[in-house]
Parts: sequence; C-alpha cells; structure tokens
Amino acid sequence: MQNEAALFKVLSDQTRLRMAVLLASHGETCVCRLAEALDEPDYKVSRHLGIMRSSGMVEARREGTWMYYKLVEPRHRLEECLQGCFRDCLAKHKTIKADMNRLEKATCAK
Amino acid sequence: MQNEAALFKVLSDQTRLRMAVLLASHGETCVCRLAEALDEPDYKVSRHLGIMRSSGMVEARREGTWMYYKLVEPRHRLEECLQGCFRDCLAKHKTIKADMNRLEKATCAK
DNA sequence: TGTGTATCTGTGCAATTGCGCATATATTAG
DNA sequence: CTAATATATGCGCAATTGCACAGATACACA
Repeated sequence: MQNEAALFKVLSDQTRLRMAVLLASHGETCVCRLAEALDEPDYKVSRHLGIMRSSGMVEARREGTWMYYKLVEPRHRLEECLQGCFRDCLAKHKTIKADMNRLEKATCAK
Repeated sequence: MQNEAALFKVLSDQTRLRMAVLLASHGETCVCRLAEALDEPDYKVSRHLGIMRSSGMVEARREGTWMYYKLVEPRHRLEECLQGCFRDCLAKHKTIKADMNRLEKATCAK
C-alpha cells in the first residue's frame, strides 16, 4: 500500500498534477514547452519532473539539448485508472485548458 | 486545480488511503472498528478521519457513543473515478484484504 | 576551444506533516 | 453525581516539503 499512497503523493502537488494531465493529453513534451504551458520557471518544472521520474510515473528521452518527458505505459490497474482520470475528467478543467492553449502556442524560445 | 490536488493529497497517506478503500468496500463504519481493522491506535484513526472529513471526502454520523463514517456520494467525475478505483483496483490489495479480515472480526471491545 | 541554449541540482529557509502522549469531550448507564 | 466507553484534540518534536537563487552540466555549433 506504500507504493499506492506514494502514487497519490506525487499527484498531490498542483504543478505535478497539471503536468501529468498535460502529458496524458498531449503526449511526449519537452521541458521548455511544459514550462511555457504552466507559466512557471524552468527550474521548478524540471525539479518536479525529476520527482515524477524517480517515482516511475514518467520517463525521459534526450534529443540533443532537449529532454522529452512522457507518462509511462500503465504498469497496473491503478495507473491505468489514474491516467484515464487525467484524460477523461481532469483534461476538461479550466486550468488545464489554459495550460493546453499556452502549450500549443509555445515556441520553446524564451 | 487546487481542489483536485488536495483530493490526491488526502489519499497520499497510507492510513487515509486504507480507510478510504475500506469505506468504499464496507460502507459506513465506526471508528473503533476501523482502528481494529487497521491495527492502529484510535487517536490516530480519529485524527486522519478528521482530515478526510474536513476535506469533504467522508461524512460522519453520531449514534450514541459511536461515530460512523462513510464516503460521501461523489460530487464530480473525479471523485466518482477515484471511488471506482478504490473498489475495483485497490480493494484487491493484500494489505486491504488483511484489513477487511480484521474488520469482519472486529468486536469493538478492546 | 568557446559561446549559447536547455536542463538539472546544491543549498538554505519557511511552512507543513505525521506521530505519540496526555488530556478533553461526549454519551450512556448506574 | 460518578464511572466507563468512544472519540476528539492540544502540544511538542522530528522529518519532509516546496520554493527561489545561484551555479553546474550537457549538448550543438562555430
């Protein structure tokens, strides 16, 4: 049950929850686009992605200077259920819609 | 998004998550039975139930000396989804099965 | 090699969290 | 009223959390 509670803990921070939902909706995304989408400093986004990564929730791929993050394939029913939540309920949230708007427009040039 | 993250935060503690799943499976239950089910001191159970209550996740009813707690009716799709999770995925967890066993046998007399 | 862009991380700080103990409250029975 | 049972809470403590700043890496390209 430790692991399950830890999963919820990762999602208990607004920054991380927003990113989880964005990654569920938009798929693989680089750090600077996420930072623009959330309108938060890159060091903050990077730090929280690190936490999500070491919990096993997301995985990263380097491509040149960029790091692309995505949600992992669900490893059990709980993860599957939560990812469904992200897409089906949370993606409709006002905050997320605004995040998605900024994400679409993001140029990755600051 | 604040509220959604707060929901996950309530579930990020093992004691609270176990109780949420128990309440989802077993329905309304009194504090002393929950304490026996979790094999945790009553003040600890009571304190965490208080947190769950003030977050709006559970509601309480007094009957004589006993307090009965239950999950609230889902107020939106996220809560509905999470309660589904409790019943469909988490209730099968080893820890929860053991909790449920103790719960069935609980006499409420210490 | 050196410069610029993207990303990560060490550090210190203030705030929050969960715990156990002891005590307080509420209710019922005698 | 008193005692007993069930539940809640004030308190202090140790551990964890999230933040911002500054600096460190990693990579591409000249």
